[in-house]
Amino acid sequence: MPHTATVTALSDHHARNEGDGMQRILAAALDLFAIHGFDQVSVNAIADKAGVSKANVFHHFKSKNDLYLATLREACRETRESLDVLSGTDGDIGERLTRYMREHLLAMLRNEQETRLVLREVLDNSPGKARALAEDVFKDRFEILVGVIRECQSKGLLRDGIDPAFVAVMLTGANVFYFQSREIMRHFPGIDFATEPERYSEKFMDVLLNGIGVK
Amino acid sequence: MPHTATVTALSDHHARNEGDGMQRILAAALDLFAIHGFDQVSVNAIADKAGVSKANVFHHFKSKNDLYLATLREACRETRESLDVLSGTDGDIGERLTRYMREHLLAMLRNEQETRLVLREVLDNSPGKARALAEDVFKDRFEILVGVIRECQSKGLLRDGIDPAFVAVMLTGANVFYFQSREIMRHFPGIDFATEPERYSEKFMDVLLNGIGVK
DNA sequence: GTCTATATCGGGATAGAC
DNA sequence: GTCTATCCCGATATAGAC
Repeated sequence: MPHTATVTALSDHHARNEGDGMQRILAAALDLFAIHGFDQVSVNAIADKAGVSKANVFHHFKSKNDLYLATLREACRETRESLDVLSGTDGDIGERLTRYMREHLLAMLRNEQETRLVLREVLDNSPGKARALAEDVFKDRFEILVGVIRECQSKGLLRDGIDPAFVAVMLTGANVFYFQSREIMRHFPGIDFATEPERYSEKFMDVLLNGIGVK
Repeated sequence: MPHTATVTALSDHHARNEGDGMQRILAAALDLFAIHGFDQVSVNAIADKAGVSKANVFHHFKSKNDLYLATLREACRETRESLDVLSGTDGDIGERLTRYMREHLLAMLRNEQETRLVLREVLDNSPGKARALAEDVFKDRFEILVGVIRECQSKGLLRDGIDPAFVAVMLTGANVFYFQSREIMRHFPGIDFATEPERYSEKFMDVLLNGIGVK
């Protein structure tokens, strides 16, 4: 629904859809690969969705694998850009951490397909394709996060004996798991945040900062 | 390495490997499906690993999909059994929660293939195969966990305003994420728990109970 | 129950016209 | 750059002997 929806005849020179063929192919491939995974998507399906012939796909990309890599690279680039915004924030207390968590989660949800693609590559332990690419994005985010936490710690905002790397993993995991399981959680009883990421973030930060034990 | 390793000629009647053909096929299918996913595994590969012919596989199971479902059912059954042990525990304080978390994580790691198979089915949002099966296992675990947390709360061990369902999600997510990402984390700097789940559990429970903020 | 063919279909990829 | 037609191969599944 997203990409192909905004066709809107632009009185462009050689007409048809938005962008040239290659762009449309990349967009179609992103959607399909992200949702169904590499080997459940046929080049035929991509060509159909992009509105071109199968042979044309092979004209732009020398193989299906090549197309996949291009798609992944693009997804990584966009994901990285959404990262830059976060490192610039500056505020008091764990408020900075709170904002980081909320924005990270919202960014994942906003770029759903890209996130799905990258996560698939990172978490499926297949040695294949280009884990290295996706892993870099993951690592980048992790290291930024560790930096933020370290800074909070150096300001004396964190309890002694807290391991910044562990907290970073915990935060990343909380958001990744929300992203992966929000659909299932909608079927579960007593959950009021499956469709409201901000509420999830809020509850998480409360527990993270204060713990669940009695004071 | 696990299943087929313990061959050990048992002087059985019609010789060959352990169990009848069907059991061997199921075991082989579990390993392959869990590691590579449904559509990257050919029936040929399963037959080879099980030491039977391809046609024989189709004799026992009417289709590849049927075999997959049988494999999944088996994995769900075993996973559920490892659950029973946990609901019986009884101790003071959040110690029960601590034990639950540690045992749950260790159980996942012990039954790696089964866990991988079930998780794949639950978290890949594909409508396909038999999500319902795997989702049930997930839901069971979730509800037991909520029960444990509620009990802790009723004993006054939890701070007011804590949402048990949220905490249950948080705990589940922490263990699932560890399971998924422990391999990647080994490549990351400053992480000392990637190969030591108990340490992970320990750190997690510390943060969960006490928070990271200064007292 | 187990095997050796074999049928059939869909996938990726190429050739060559326009 | 884009198409139609085709090649080739591996995958699921079946037939029928033992």
